[in-house]
Amino acid sequence: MAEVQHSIKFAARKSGLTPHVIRVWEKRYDAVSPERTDTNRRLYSESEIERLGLLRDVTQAGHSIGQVARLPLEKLRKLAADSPNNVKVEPAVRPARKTSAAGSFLDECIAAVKALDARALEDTLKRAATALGAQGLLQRVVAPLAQTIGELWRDGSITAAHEHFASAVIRIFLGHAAKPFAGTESAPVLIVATPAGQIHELGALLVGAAAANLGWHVTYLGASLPAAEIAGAARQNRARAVALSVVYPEDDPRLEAELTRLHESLPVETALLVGGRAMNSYRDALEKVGALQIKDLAHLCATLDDLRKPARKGRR
Amino acid sequence: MAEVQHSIKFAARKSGLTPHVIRVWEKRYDAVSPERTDTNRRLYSESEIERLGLLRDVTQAGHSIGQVARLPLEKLRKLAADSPNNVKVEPAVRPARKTSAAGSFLDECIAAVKALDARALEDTLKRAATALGAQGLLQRVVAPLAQTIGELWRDGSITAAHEHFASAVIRIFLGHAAKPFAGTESAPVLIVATPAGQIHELGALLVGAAAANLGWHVTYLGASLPAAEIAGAARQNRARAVALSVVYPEDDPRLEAELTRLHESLPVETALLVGGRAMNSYRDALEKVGALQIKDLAHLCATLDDLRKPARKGRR
DNA sequence: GTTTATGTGTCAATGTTTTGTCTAACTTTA
DNA sequence: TAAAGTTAGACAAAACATTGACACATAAAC
Repeated sequence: MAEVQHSIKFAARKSGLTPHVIRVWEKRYDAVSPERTDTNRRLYSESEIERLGLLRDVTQAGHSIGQVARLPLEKLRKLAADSPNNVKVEPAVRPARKTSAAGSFLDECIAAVKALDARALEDTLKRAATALGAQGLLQRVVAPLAQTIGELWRDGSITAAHEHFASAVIRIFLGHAAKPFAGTESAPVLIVATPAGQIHELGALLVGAAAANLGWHVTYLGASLPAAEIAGAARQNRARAVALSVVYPEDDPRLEAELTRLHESLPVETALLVGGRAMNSYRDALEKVGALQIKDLAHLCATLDDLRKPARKGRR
Repeated sequence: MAEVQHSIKFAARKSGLTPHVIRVWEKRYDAVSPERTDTNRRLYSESEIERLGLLRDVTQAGHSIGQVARLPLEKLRKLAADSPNNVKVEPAVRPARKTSAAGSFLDECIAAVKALDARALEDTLKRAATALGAQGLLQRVVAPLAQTIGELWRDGSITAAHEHFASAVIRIFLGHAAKPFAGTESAPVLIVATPAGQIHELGALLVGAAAANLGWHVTYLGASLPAAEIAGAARQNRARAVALSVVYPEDDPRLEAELTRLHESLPVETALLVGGRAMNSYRDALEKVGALQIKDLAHLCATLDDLRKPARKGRR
């Protein structure tokens, strides 16, 4: 019955312990007694590896290794089953994005998107950036472009591939362009995200880039995050404000609950900004939680400037 | 049974090993016993190549080659089936990647992710890039980082917010880092995406960056795209290859259909590369559509180099 | 309330084994 | 002739083992 035996390295991976700890447990507590090769390497059987994993579980659950190390496998299993150690997995995250717009560089951008030509698109964006400045780029090219792409996609003129492609390029471009401004250490922190269920992140990206331009320290969390996560990040970073983009879907009943939960778990001194195409559909909920409703990019800039100076307290 | 026999080079490509290692495993451990030509060249059968691939998998999973080299094919399959999902409930403490500089970069990155500190994360990545080079950065920092984040997240050590945050920062960084290389107009085109239902795009980003480094013209389409869209983009750009990353979920029944559809609508001269953590779960489907199964970044680089030169040459 | 003891994980130093890679010289293939 | 394959030997980086020590808790004793 020459079963396969395993190295200490493998035993460590499988059990979740370090080789170090496995040796020490063997030496001090006789937790396991692996065979040895001719050259003195340890060889672990399947059951010994299971044993090590169980030992890890029960110690993690609070038992001291010295007390449990010599228990038979059976009792260990029972102990481990007792200690609630279940992991939950599985969030439903969906990627996808779109938006749209129109302009002069706009046409070039749209042509580049249709041709799936990353270089041309980036090149145009870059030229637009130098011609219009960072702020103008966002307001007059990127925002309209995002909107146009969304429209073209909805009416079938372009495919999802084009839309994804454009998102990817714009995403990188904005991240790149906004970086130089992410300078000062003392800058107020803005958390940018999209609430759970909201799958379009281009708007959030725009907000992030605009805020970075204005000297904010932006922590960008991406799309479809539960309220608890957003609040946790805000607290961890002592954020002065949280900005959410709400674009699609327009009629998600869970969103109201999410907003309420977010409002409750957010520190009072943290402002909540919400904007995006679907904002109006949720107006009641937004009113209720005292969110600042952002109509467009210019409005966003004004609001951010307003929040920036006074370390003022919750103006809810 | 005059089976077709293959050169060591082919065996190496298919198994993901180097010819060097294959010879040394034969010499030291009798891992395989290929036939020889009259002129002493090695000739490998399909089953020997499968064996080599399995040996690679299980050693990667932590087994020492000396212990497993002589196991029969059957046991190897079992071991390999065991290992991909080897970690059951996992470690707040990783098996301490030792003193290497890459390891410390990794630790810094992980710390930055936990702190939601975008600047620190970017800064560390930047330093790693100059210290290790583009290739080293990808292989020794970004790839392990992506994997570690996945584990920590599954494990509950970090929240979805951290995971999203890290994705956003890495995404931008890679897009930024890979850009300078996207130079030549005549470069072969690689389409990078994630098939419909696959929501993790970090792997795809890695592939894109690595390919751009190797001089490919990368068109990045992002996550969760239907087969028809991918094929359309490939045709529109006359892509030489399409690369897909498959990470999660591991048991999507629709994926097989998607792959088949993609295979059918893709031009014959366009190669299909598939890699990622969940690849093994879909092995049968991948075999059926003749996809090149990419085991890791190094294997990817070798395969891309291989595809780069011969403009025609159907594989297999 | 200190001090002491005990339990536990980690680290350093040193030596051995394992294993991937490299060099050199020669042969075959294209 | 250049590229790739072969053998054999050498090398260096990991991985492993052992011992002894250290850091840091918590609990017990003073």
